[in-house]
Amino acid sequence: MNIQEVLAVKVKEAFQSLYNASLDEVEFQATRKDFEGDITVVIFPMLRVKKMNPAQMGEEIGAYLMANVDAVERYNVVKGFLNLVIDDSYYLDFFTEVFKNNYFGHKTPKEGEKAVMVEYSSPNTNKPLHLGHIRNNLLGYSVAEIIKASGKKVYKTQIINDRGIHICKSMLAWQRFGNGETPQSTGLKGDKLVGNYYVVYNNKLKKELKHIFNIAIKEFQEIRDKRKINSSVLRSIDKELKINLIAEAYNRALYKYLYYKREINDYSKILNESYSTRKLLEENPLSFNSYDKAKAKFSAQNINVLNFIENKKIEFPNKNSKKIFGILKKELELIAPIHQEAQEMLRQWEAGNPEVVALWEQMNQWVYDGFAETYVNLGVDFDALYYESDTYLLGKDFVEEGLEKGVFYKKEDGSVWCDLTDEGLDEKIVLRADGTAVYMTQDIGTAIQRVKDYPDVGGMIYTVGNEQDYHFKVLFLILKKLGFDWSKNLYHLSYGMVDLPSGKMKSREGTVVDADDLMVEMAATAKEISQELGKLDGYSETEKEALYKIIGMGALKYFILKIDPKKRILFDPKESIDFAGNTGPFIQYTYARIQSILRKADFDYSKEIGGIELDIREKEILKQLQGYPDTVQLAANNQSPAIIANYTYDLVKLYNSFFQNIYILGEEDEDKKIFRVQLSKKVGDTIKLAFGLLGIEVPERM
RNA sequence: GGUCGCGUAGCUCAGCUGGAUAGAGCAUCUGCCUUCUAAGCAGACGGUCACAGGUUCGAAUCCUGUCGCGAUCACCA
Repeated sequence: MNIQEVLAVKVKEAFQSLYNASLDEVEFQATRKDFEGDITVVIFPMLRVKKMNPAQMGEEIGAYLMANVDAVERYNVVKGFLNLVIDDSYYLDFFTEVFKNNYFGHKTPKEGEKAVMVEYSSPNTNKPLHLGHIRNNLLGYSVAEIIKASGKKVYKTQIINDRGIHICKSMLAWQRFGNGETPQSTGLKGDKLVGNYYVVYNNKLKKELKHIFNIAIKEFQEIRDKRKINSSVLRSIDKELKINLIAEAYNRALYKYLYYKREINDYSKILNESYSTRKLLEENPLSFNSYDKAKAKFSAQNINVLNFIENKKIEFPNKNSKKIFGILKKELELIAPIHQEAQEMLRQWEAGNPEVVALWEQMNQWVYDGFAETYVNLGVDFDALYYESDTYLLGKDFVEEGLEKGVFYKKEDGSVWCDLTDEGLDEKIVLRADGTAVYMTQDIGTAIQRVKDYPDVGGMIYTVGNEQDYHFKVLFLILKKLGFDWSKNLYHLSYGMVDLPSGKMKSREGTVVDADDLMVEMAATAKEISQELGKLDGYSETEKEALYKIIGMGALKYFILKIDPKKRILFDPKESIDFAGNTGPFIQYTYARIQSILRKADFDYSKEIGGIELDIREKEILKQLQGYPDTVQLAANNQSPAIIANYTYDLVKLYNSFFQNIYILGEEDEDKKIFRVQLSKKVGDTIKLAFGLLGIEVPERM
C-alpha cells in the first residue's frame, strides 16, 4: 500500500470520528513547491458532505492524522489545502522494500488471463520505410512493451501488404525498364531497389499524362477551330458544354496516344515533349484503318473518357478551362495506359499467372530482406506475421453469416452492405457486387483469423494513423454486430501524421525522409558530438560505433515517443534533433553518470539503511520513484509511451540536481554514503527499465 | 458542407479522473569544471492557456458556439 492509500483510509476515519459522516473519495495532489509538505489533501470536495469552514476542517483533520498516522510528521493548512509532511523513515522504509526488486513497477501476467495482440508497422511492399513508419513502429513496439510490463501477455503482429496495384506498379516498371537489376548486381538494399521502380513507374505515368495532356490541348484547339469557337464564345458557353468539349479533346488525345504507342516502334519520341504532335501526324498520317484498330483495342478494355467522367460525377469549378484540365488530368491517371497495364498485371497475379507470381515473389523477397535490416536497426520485433496475400480473401464467409443474421443486407446489384446509420455513421460496403473482397472484408476476416490462431487473445490494438479513424470505428462496430465478445476490447491506437514543413510526405514524389538514412544520420551526429566532448578514451572503434548508434537512436526514439501519440509531428529535416535538454541522450547521459559512480563505489553497499536524515532532493527522488508503478499502469491504460518518457525525464532532472549538489562518494557519514549509492543505483535501474519500455538502450559510458 | 482530432511562452512540448501564483526544454542573458562525467547544475527573461458564453466554491481541463489548422466522408488499400 502506498502512502496515498494509507492516508485515504485515515482521512475517511477522521471524517467519521470528527463529523460523524462518511466520505466516499479523498482527493490528493502533490504539494506545491511554495509550501511545506509532501502530499496535500484537498478539503473543498468534503464541504459537500459537511458544511463548514475549509481551513478549520483542514486543521481538525490534520491534527487527527498527526495523532493517528506515524508517517505524518507535521501539517499546515492553506485555504482549503491540508499539506502533510511525511516522515523520512516512511520513505526510507519504502526504499528498503523496493531496492532489491529488480523489476520494481513491472508486473508479470497472471495464469489464464487474456492476452492482447498489438498490430503495428504493416507496410506496403512496394517502397522502403520512411519516417512515418518509424513513428508507427516505435509507438507499436513501445505500447506492446508497456502493456507487457503492466501485467498482460502481449503478441506483437503485423499484416504485410504484399499484394495489390501498388506492388504491380513496381513490378511493371522493373519488368519494363529494370534490365534485370537485382540487389546483388546494384549493391542496393532490396526495398530501396523496388522503391526506385515505384518512382520509375510514377515518372513514366507523369510523362504519359503530360504527353496526352499536350495532345489534348492541340485537339481542343482543333475542335475550337472547326466549330469556330473563339475566346469570347468560349467564355460565354455554359459549363456543361465546356466540359464536354474538353473531355472530347481528351478522348481523342488518348486514342492517338495509344495508336502511336502501338504503331510506332520508337514511341519514346512521343514521350519527348518537345516533339510536336503535328509533326508526328505529318510523318505518320493516321489511316482510318489503323486508327480504328487502336480505338477498338482501347475500347475493348476501357470505357472512354466521357463515360468515365460522367460516372465519376466530378464537381468542376465554374472557372477557367485550365482548372478543368487539371481535374481531368487527375482522373485521367486512372485510365492512363501504363496504369491499365499495371491493372492487367494485378489481374494476372490473381489468376495465378506463373510468370507474374514468380516476379512478385522475387521482388517481395528483396523487400523483406531490406525490411528485416531496418527492423533490426530500429530494434523492433514481431511474434506473428500475417500476409495480405493469404488473408485478402478471408472474411467472405462471415459476410455470408452476417447476411443470415441480418447484420448485413444485399443491394440489387449483389453488393453487400452494413447499415450503420443507427450509430450515426453511413452505410458501408463489405463485399463488391462481383463477390470480391474489399479492405473491410479483409480486416473482418483477419481479426477473426487471429483469434482462431491465438485463442488466448482477448483484445487487439491496431497501430494505424489517424487518417483511418473512420475505418476502424466501422470495423469495430461490425465485429460487435457480428457478436464477437472480444470486440469490446478492440482499440485503434490512432496517431498523428509526421509532416514536413512542405506538407505531407509522398513516396511517389520522393519527398520522404527515409528510415535507414535518418538512422545513419542520427548516429553520425552522435559521433560528431561525442568526438567533440572526447570522453571515450579506452573504447575500441567497434565499441564507439555501437555507442554512437545507441545515442543516435536514443535521440530519435525519444524525440518521437515523448510526444502525445495523437498529436501530429512536424519534422524539419534541416533542423537536427537535439541532444541536450529534454532528450534521450540527456537521460542516457544521466544513466552513464550513475554507472560511473557505481564503478567507483568499491565497497559493500548492500546493507539496509534506516534512521538517517534525508536531504530534500533525496526525498523528491524517492517520491518520484514511488510513482513509477502507477505511471506504468497509466501509460498502459492510455496506450501512451509519452507518459513513460515524461516520467523518466522528471526523475532524471531530480537526480541530476541531487548529483550536482550533493556529494555521494565524498559523503563522510557512512550510512548516508551507502544510501546515496543505493539511491543512485535504483534511479539508474529505473531509467533502464523505463527506457526499455520505449525501446531505448542505455550506455555504460558516454 | 457532415463527422472526428488538434489549438498552452518566439520555437518544441508537459499539465492525471476540474483545485493553490499554468510547468519543462530550445533560443536569449548571468553565474558554476582544483573531489563522484559540464550531453550537466544554479538563476533571469518570457503567457489574454485561439475566441465568446455556460456549468460551480473553483475551469487550460467539463458543455455549447465561433475562428484557425489537419484528417476523413471510394465497389482504393
